[in-house]
Amino acid sequence: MQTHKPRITLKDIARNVGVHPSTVSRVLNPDTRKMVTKRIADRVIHASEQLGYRPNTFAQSLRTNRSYTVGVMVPDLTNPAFGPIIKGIDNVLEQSGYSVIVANTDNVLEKEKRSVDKFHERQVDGLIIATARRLDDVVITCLEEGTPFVLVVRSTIEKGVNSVVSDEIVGGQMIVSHLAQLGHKKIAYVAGPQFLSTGFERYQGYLQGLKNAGLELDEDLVAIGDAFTEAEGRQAASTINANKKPFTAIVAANDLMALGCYDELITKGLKCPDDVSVVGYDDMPFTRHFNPPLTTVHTPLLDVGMQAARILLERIWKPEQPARALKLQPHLIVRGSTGIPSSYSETGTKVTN
Amino acid sequence: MQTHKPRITLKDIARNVGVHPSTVSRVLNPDTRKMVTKRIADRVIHASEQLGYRPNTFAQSLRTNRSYTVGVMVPDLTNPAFGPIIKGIDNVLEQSGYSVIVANTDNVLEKEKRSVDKFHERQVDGLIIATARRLDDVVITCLEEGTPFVLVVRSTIEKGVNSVVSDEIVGGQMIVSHLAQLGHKKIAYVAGPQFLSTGFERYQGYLQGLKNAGLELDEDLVAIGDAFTEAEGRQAASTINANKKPFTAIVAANDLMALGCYDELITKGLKCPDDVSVVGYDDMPFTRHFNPPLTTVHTPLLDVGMQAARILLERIWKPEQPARALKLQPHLIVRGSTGIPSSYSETGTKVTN
DNA sequence: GACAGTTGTGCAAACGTTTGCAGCCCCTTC
DNA sequence: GAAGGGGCTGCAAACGTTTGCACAACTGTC
Repeated sequence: MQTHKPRITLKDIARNVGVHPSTVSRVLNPDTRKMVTKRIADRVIHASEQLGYRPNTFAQSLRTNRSYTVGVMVPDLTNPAFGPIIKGIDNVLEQSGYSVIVANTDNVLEKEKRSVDKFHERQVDGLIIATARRLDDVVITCLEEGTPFVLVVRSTIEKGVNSVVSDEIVGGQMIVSHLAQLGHKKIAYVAGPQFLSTGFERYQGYLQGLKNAGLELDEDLVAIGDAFTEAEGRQAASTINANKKPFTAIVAANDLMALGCYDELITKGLKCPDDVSVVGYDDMPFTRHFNPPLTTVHTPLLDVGMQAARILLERIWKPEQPARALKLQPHLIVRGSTGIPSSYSETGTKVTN
Repeated sequence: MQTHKPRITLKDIARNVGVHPSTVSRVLNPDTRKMVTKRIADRVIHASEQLGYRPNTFAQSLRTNRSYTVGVMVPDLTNPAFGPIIKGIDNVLEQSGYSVIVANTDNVLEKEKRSVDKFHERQVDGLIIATARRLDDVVITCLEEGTPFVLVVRSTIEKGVNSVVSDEIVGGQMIVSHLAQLGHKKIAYVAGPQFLSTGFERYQGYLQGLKNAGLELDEDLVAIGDAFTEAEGRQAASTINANKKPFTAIVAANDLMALGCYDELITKGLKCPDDVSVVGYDDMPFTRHFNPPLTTVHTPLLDVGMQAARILLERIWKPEQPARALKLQPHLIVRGSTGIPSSYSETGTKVTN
């Protein structure tokens, strides 16, 4: 910020009060304030307020090697799931005097590396990463460098990294269990990218859920999307449809993909949930307003952000602590997109009643 | 970022190559590279890559008074409208080597001031502000300080400030015109906070639109919400309902408030658009998936962010340029929430057909 | 071959803090 | 009253850059 008025420095205050700059520094730093006489301290404080002193963070950081900033990497700010997460992060960090620098990586590796480089350059005190792949170079380098960091929403196969995620496997199981209870037997799955823990684990949850319910997997009812997007969801649903196997429900790997399924169903003239039930994952904002309101697994996104920030602060303050992998319990939110199975014939054509 | 390996400095490179640190500095800075012999420059570059040199941004900023960061203030990260904006900002700024620091202010004045203080302290090179009130202390102080900044999405009564907004008045008119064309005569308005330019101008657009269509204002059909939220939208709609005046359409000041209207209609047993049409504003992500799909005015949010960032860069580079107030043209997106008016009787009770 | 001009490099100060160390003063204690 | 100790404050170096200035070494010109 280009100050037109000349910047006030410690030296100015010192001159004003008639002490040495270092004394002023000690007063203004809470940790060292007790070193100086109350009488002088008061005068310093008064003068500093009077003059409108603002510490020069560069000089501070240069000297102390701490920037009081943390970097946050997200894959796509357009995805409404990340707003709450960042908000949660910002909330707790700003209370401790940290600022958050965000970087949007568009899911492209190149950008991720560039961003983490940039962060490194800016000497952020820590990182919160929402872009991790199941095996991820960025994570590995951070581990090697000894940078404090915590993964959110996604985890890696590496052990000993801090993370806060929801229990995706349990979530996946809950969904299938819900559908099975309604009477569904042919449950399709629109999977997310398997190189992401969310994609992978939710799918594992689905598989486990089938097993629990005594249903068996039909691979023709599974399609894998390349990204957690509407378009990919739609594409995957279309692929499944093309297999001409009957099904009465689709579970999608996240809410966005579920929306893609909605679209696909509409173009095929199928109604949800009358003809086929759909369920999503994440419970991003406004899912209850969708048509129909989406049954989904709720992930407490704001919480994820806040917890991640707290863990990060712990690690910044005492780096030697063992890593914490926090798993938040998801819970199913049943809304209008799931119902009892349709009277779908074995041939895949709708039975008119 | 806590580097375990000792940090490489200019001095290290200099020693390695056998030149003076200042020479290294000149080589590594594009603006001064031409000052040094190609032969030496090459060796320096090679060594710097070899050693994995990273400039210390604090030292740089301390010396040059430029931080290559900009601050972005948003009222609520949970609102999906801001994701695209920030993404747009980040996209263009990171290409010029700038990092963005975000702050979420929850619409509370106290936090806004704290944030801008923080930004000032961190000496951001510029500010992008999405929290401005129509008359706004923060904006005024920024003007006084000479901080380059640009307003997005909201403007103030001050002249001579950079801003990029959509033409709210035109947008408001477009909505009313659309409804009037469908045959609506009793058009209610759920207004946003009037201390925000968006709230105010959209309402002005509505008024103008009525005039254009030869309709007259019925104040019982207008209610003002205290915030751009679902809850406030619902509350306002309920207030209007309580006035027992017939109406066949509600225009809401933004999409969130429109969703609140949806809720209110449902609890009153009214169907949209059969009984009453609803229109929003912003076209935030996924509005087309709402039930019914929301007719709304599209604001090119990503563009807003990108343009704002560009203007900010211009101002940072040449601060003396006159301010630019960019108005993007909105356009109406007609979806399922508007239709021909219902056969609402004059008494406000529905006529059965 | 001397001179002016140009080009390339080194020198050192400065940016604003923080912090180990030294020293002063005053107080206690014997 | 002298020795010792503790509490405050000043001093100066250091963090890693950038940059105006000085100066050395060339280049070209007459």
